[in-house]
Amino acid sequence: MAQAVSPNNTTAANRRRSRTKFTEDQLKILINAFNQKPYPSYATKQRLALEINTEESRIQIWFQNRRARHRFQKRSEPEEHLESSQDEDHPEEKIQSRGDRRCRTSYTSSQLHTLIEAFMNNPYPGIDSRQQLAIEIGVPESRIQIWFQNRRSRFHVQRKREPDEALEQGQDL
DNA sequence: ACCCTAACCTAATCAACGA
DNA sequence: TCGTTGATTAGGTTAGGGT
Repeated sequence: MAQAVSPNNTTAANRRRSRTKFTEDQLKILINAFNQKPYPSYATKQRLALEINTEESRIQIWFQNRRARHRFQKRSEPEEHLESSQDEDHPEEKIQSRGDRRCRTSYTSSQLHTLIEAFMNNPYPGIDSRQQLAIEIGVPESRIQIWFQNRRSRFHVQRKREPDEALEQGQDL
């Protein structure tokens, strides 16, 4: 209900990214990697992206969807042992992978200004708008998407706390 | 029409960084 | 140390492409 920007328009600004079609070879590599480690580190995702020649953000989405599918299947099949299945890795690896996330992006005040301005104009930018912003401020498009997600979530939270004055809070820091 | 799944969403949470 | 906020997750929805 909330995510629909404008019901009946196919504006370029709101269009979503075109659907990726993985080849069988790419899928084989992805599935193999998933079976080994369903929560790959950032370094692994980067390596996979390079290996199958796609963007790292696509890898990340693929793993997210794949995990969701697996959880859903497990609900249908509550049988099986869910204790010691594929968790034979050593604790050191776990620690390493836990800390290995993408390093935090720090935005300059001018980049933030551009983002906030765009957000006030349209909090649900499509792929074209996001890519344009990415070029404009020199940040990967995937980071732009994450920024908008976080911004929207926190905006919603804020409205719950202060339903009255939350609307005029959109200034920069 | 129906199915599969990439793309996208919110909400909660983890965690890096600066004051 | 603590608040802000980028990154990741679970879990759900939307929509594209194949049957």
